[in-house]
Order: sequence, then structure tokens, then C-alpha cells
Amino acid sequence: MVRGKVQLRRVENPVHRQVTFCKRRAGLLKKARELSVLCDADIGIMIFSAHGKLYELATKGTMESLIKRYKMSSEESQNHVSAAVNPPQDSEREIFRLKQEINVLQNSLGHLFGEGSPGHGQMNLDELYILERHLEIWMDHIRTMKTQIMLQEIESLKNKGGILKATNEFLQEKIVEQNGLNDVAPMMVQPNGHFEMSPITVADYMNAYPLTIQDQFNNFWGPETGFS
Amino acid sequence: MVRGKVQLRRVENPVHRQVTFCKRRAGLLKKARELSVLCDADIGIMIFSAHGKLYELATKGTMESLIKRYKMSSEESQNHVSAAVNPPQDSEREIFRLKQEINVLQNSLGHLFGEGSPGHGQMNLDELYILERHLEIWMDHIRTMKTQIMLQEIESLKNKGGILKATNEFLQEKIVEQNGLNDVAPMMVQPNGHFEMSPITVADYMNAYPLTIQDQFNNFWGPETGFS
DNA sequence: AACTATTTATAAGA
DNA sequence: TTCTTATAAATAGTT
Repeated sequence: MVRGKVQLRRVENPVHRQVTFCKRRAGLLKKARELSVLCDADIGIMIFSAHGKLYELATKGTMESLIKRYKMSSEESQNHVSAAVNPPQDSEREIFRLKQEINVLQNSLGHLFGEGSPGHGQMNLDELYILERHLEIWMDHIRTMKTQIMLQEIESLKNKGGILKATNEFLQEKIVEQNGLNDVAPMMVQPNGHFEMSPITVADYMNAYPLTIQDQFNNFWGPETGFS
Repeated sequence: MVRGKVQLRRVENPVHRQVTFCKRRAGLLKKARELSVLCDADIGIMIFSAHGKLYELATKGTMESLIKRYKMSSEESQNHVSAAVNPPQDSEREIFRLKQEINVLQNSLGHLFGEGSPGHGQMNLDELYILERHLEIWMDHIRTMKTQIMLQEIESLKNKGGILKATNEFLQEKIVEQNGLNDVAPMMVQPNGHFEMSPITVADYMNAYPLTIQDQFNNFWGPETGFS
């Protein structure tokens, strides 16, 4: 018999807990089926017991199909929210497009792998062609993104190089003007393998390494980089 | 007040149905939360109203993570079942491996696209390399499967061809032995576009179409198919 | 949304 | 696990 209100906390006795789990699980699924019938709702429930065992209910179709529907639904609302909040940037649009691609793929795959009976197995050639085409398109997206990122990196490095070059030219002029000399304390390698520059004037450096900064620059970037 | 047992069928009055949906939905989610707390269970619930609106509950993590767990769980049990029932065939093992690939991909994608903030956006090069590699591997699987299916089809056709060839040789011997002749009633095209063979002896056919069956066979398969 | 007469779920005991 | 039963909880119909 029920003695008093049930406390909303973990049932400590493992036997009681197991029994409660059985009973309430049955109750929950029954309620779900009732709700589904009474109100025309489609319901999917996944229950993982404390020991990882899976119990499930799908009141319509398969759990897979409900999950697909869930993903569509939640993505839709997500997009409405983000479209309302941020001005849709190009990169976001691109990501949305890629998400859609992924959905298509996932749907294809769910269809091809998930929903056949295990013995049914083999996909047909047409389906594989479609899948291959999608993969090619997708791979192309990824390669494009990779290329763009690399181009951006090159651009960024070029900018940094340009700034360095300008700085170096300015410093070279200074050196020509001044011609001062101090102690030599060139670049050192630390025990941890990292480099560390001791405080050092440009003139010190020039003294230790007779190449001009411009020469070194060209040695590093090559004469055809547009910086020389 | 509740009058008599509730009938387990759709509530016809739309207003009542909507109210019932609200109340029972709240009840169901409450029960689920209770079960989760009392028994250490992790529960995911998706409810789609008759008009497609989504209501969800995830008692641990996100629905996405529960869905991942569901996929792993259900895949695992599916494999146990199929391993117990059938001797694990190569194609089934291959499909399992592909499923795992897909999981890896989905996880990568979930990580790369789904779980960053929308502004965070850009993947890094390393991640893209990994993803590209996965895609290449996967594409390779698909192309392999395609090739295998085509090879199987060729094999199957060759077998059929071999049987046909043997049959035809046998029939040719019969013809040489007997040399009988009846009315000619060759192959006809029906109004529905399908072919239908009237009852006809091989000798009739030989009479109408002077090529030997062997000649016709070679005309169809070519002399290099291994059947001639 | 709030109220209640009832039905339904279920905790503990067997 | 299943049945029983006292009691808590849910909820259909109403306001």
C-alpha cells in the first residue's frame, strides 16, 4: 500500500527500485499509448535503464522515422530562431545548406540501412548511385571549404608578411642612419624546445647574421611571392 | 468529473481533444521525470501533436545525445539478434562496418556543425582533413559495393547463360535424333507489350529461324563470354 | 485556469 | 514476477 506522498528521489533499495522501474515504465508507456490514441499524437519514447538496457515505444512507424521527424522539426524551429535573432551571414547560410545535405544523406542512409529487415540487406544499384552522387557533391563542398581556408591562411600570411616587410624596411633605414653596435645575444633555443628571443637590437642581429633582413625575407618567402 | 471508464479512442470534439492533449501531455512528461529520478533511468520523449508541433523531454543531456545512444543501443541489440539467428554473412558484417562508419561520420558532423554556437562556425583544417578521409573511405566502400553488385549480376547472368547453353545443347541433340516437324507458331508480341511463347516445339522454331541455337546464343553473348 | 468526482496508477505486502 | 489492496495521483467534465 502507498504510505504517504511518494518522495521524488532515487529509490535506494535496489530491489524496490527495479520493481518500481518495471511498474512505472509500464505505466508510462501505457499513458503514452493512450495519449497517442486519444489525441492523434505520434509519440516516441526511449528509456535507458540504469544498466543501459533500452526500452522503446513508437506509436507510429518506427523510432527511426520519428527521430527523422524530430530532427526536421527541431532544425526547423532552430532555423526560425537563428534567422530571427541574427542577420543570416553567408557562412551561416552555407552551414545551413550543408546541414540540409547531411539530412538528405542521413535520410538516405536511414532508408538504405536502417529500415530494411536485416536479412533484406542489399541496396540496389540505383540507390548506390544516388548515394555516391551525394557523397561526391558533399566531398566537393568539403574540398572547397578546405581550399578557401587555405587561401584565407595564405592571404593572412601575406598580410603579415607585408607588414613585416614594411617594418623591416623601416628598421633598415634606421640602421643605415645610426650605425650603432652593442653586445651580441642572438636567438636561443630553450631546454623545452621553444624559441625565445632575448632583448636584442636589430643592429645586434645584423652583426651576428650578415645577410640583410631583405635577403632573409626573400630566402624565406622566395623572390616570387610578391613581397620582394 | 470523470464519468465512467475513459474510452480508448480518439476524442472527437476538437476542443476537448486539445484540452486532453495538454493535460495528458503534461501528465506523461511528469511521469517520465519521476521515473527518471526514482529509478536512475535516462528518458527521451518526442511528442508530435496532430498538427505536427513538437514537444520533447530529455531527462539527461540533450535529445540528440539520447538519440545517439539509442542508435548505438538498438544497433547493438540488432546485431546480437542477427548474429544469434543467422551465421554472420560477409555482407552483413560489411553493413555493420558501414553503419559504424556512418556513426563516426554523424558524430563528427554533430560535433562540427551541431554543437558549436552558430557564430563559432568555421571548422579547422585538421577536422576537415579527417572528415575528407572518412568520406573517401566511405565512398570507396560504396564503390566497392557497387562493383560487387555488378560482378554478382554478371555472375548470375553467366550462370543463367550456362544453364541455357546446356539446355540448348541437349535440345539440339534431341533435334538431330528426331527431325520431326509441326505447324509454325513463333514468338508473338502481345498488345500489352509483353512477350508470350505459344506452345511450340524446338523443331518448329528451328524451321522458322534457320540459325542454330548455338549461333543465336553466340550472337547474344558474343564468342568471348566463356560459353561458346 | 481551477475545481472535484471519479478513475487510474502504484507502493508495499504476500 | 504477479496479485492484492490501501492510498496517492491523474484527469474528464464542469465552472
